[in-house]
Amino acid sequence: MSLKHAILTLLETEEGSGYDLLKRFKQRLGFFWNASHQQIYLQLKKMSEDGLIKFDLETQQGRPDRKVYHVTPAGKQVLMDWMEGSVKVDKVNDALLVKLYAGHLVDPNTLNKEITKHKVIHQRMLDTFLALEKEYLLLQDNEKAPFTLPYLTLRKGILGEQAWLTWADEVSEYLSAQS
Amino acid sequence: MSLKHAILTLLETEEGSGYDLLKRFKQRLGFFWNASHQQIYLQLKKMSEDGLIKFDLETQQGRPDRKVYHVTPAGKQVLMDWMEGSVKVDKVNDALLVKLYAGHLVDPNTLNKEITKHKVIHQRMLDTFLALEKEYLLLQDNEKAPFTLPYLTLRKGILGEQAWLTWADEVSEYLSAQS
DNA sequence: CCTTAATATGCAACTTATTGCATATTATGG
DNA sequence: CCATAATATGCAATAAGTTGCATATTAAGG
Repeated sequence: MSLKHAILTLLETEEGSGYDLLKRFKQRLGFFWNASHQQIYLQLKKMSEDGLIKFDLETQQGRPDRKVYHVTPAGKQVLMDWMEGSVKVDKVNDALLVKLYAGHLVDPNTLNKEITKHKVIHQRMLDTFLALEKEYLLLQDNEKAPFTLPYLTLRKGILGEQAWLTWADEVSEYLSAQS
Repeated sequence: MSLKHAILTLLETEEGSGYDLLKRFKQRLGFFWNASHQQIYLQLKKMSEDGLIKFDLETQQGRPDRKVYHVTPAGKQVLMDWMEGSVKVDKVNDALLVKLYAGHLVDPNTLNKEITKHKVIHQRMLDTFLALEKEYLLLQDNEKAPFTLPYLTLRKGILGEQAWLTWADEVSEYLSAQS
């Protein structure tokens, strides 16, 4: 289970509320770790009960109070143990490939439309990643250092999406020839 | 949920027992859809209760009886509906990237060892895929047709793993320069 | 003026997946 | 002779993720 660890890495860098984390997931980690707000709030509650994190209440008028969480020494230890250990290779479950595998059941056009729909989404993600890469590359060399590791995760996104799109073109080409 | 649909595609092509399916998942679909035997047996039970599949008992001596499942018309309909509809883009949850993102917490060597461990596994998968591709490419053109769709799923594996390994080399290069 | 998005947190029900246990035989390798 | 893998199925407990609902205010856009 790594949602716990993803949250710990985010809070270790900077304390924050559930809502803050949700935004950070969307803007940053979201490229390689996704979590809904329900998941995040529940996880924060559990981790708080387990003593991995603590919160201070920030009262606000007109809006719900913010619970600002920070990592406890016990939490830091859990994070470090995880960092020093090794994670499993993620198991692959790709519904689109199951569909393609069974593609003989429908006409090539139906399949091609589905692939095209996914292509649009992957292309959009690639564009986002490339824009972020551009920002990073424009930095002065001495400014780059703190962002290198996030940049390397971005590279994963870029290379992964490019490979995806290359593959999808192969598939589309085949399917177009069929119909 | 697509375990259901993965099972339907497998049974639609050829009837079989839970154990047969387990093997087919390992040998074929396993490259893009993974399921444990517990998951499979439970799912078969549910689908059977829902009338999507039916089984005939094959009694055997010395070994447990085999329940040989086949798809019912209702099951075929569910499969077809799924084929005609569209699946969501799979959400990404990559623990290794979370770790890399938080890599500043440990020394580059620790990180590099972890990456190397994963590299070995991905290289092995790529080798498997390339061997299978070779088999396909050696077929006569007129023999290829029935295997084209599975071949395209294989291509996904190949392009994906190659991109993964290219990325990992970038990461290793950076980490080596650090230590 | 009205709708939508953003802010901020949470519970409950349900579905899915994981881990551990349980059983029983045959074939193969060391 | 002994351990391991393969054959064949399953339950129970726990963990994790999804979907739907609920509340309450402010700011911005049309």
